[in-house]
Amino acid sequence: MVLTTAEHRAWAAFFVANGLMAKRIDKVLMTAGVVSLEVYDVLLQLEIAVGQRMRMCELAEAVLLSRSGLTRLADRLEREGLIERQACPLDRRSTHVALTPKGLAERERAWPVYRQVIKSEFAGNLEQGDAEVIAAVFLRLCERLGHPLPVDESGGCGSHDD
Amino acid sequence: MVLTTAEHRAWAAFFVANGLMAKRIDKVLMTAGVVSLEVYDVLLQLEIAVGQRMRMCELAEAVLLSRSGLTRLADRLEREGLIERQACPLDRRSTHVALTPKGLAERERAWPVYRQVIKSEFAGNLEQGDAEVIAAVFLRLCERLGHPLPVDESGGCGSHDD
DNA sequence: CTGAAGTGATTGCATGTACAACTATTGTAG
DNA sequence: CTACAATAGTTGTACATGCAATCACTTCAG
Repeated sequence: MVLTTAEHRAWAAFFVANGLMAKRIDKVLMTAGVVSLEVYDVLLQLEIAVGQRMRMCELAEAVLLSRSGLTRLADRLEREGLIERQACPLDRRSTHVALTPKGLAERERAWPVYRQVIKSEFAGNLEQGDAEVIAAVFLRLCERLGHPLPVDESGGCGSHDD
Repeated sequence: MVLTTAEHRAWAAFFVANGLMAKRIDKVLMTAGVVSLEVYDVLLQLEIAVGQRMRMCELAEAVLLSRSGLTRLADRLEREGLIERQACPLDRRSTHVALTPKGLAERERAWPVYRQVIKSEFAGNLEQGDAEVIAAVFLRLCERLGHPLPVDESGGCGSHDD
């Protein structure tokens, strides 16, 4: 027996809960007319990046997208004026991506909506003390999976202004 | 302030951890030549269903897919001989889906691989006692989100033979 | 019984994503 | 310096998925 019952249940509930949350969040963001969860993540990563810009491959890894996936997403976002591609002087293979003022504004416009859903669907359904435990466990898990999240300010997927 | 820091971190880490896990599991299952995570879930739901069959709309809800999404997935699985559509005598609008022996065999073939990944990437990175807490919290969360998981035997997404 | 509303499933269309192949550039061994 | 490997990004292609529209059937009001 490789997996205990608790481990198995933990995984199953974890997996389903995330699916439920993601679908609800997407629906609410769409209805509110703000950027999607994936786009939000991209904009936030750029915002908290040193120098407000990242290379394409760094960004792709940060938001868990393939390089080709990010190329297409960046195309859309650039067309909408939310981000900007810039030449990278040190390595001409590389492309820098930077947030535009409009991109920043869109992220800030989306945040109250996003925050409200996290509160009402996720945090509001936790019991006293659960949030601290969940945060500790999953921050550790992310780290051990080779994808550490910044612990100060916002995590990798939220926002820094509460 | 709508969201505490702990709540925000909990959400961010939860979200990223799931993304990391899903990608790794998909990769391993693909490499091992067994069914994908989504297909596994479908086969398992059919296996644990009363009478070994479900209506399309029930199955769609169980595996968090839209009805059209499930129609296409069922097309593929039926073409591969893993499931079987059957007429529903009581309601001729409805279609029953049943697991075939081949479908059952494929699920059983995939389970050791799937189990191994859950153990090594997820459960193996938890500390003593974490699994019980995670299971309790997320089973409760799923329930409050209107998608209760069966607590005896396998959860909604694992398997019942360890 | 009849017509209207509701439900289950499918299909057309649009979108989003990954993999593999490709181009351009950089790094490295000789 | 040259050739070859490695890296960053993009593009062709295939596929999976959701929404809206549609068809078939059921349910319900009258």
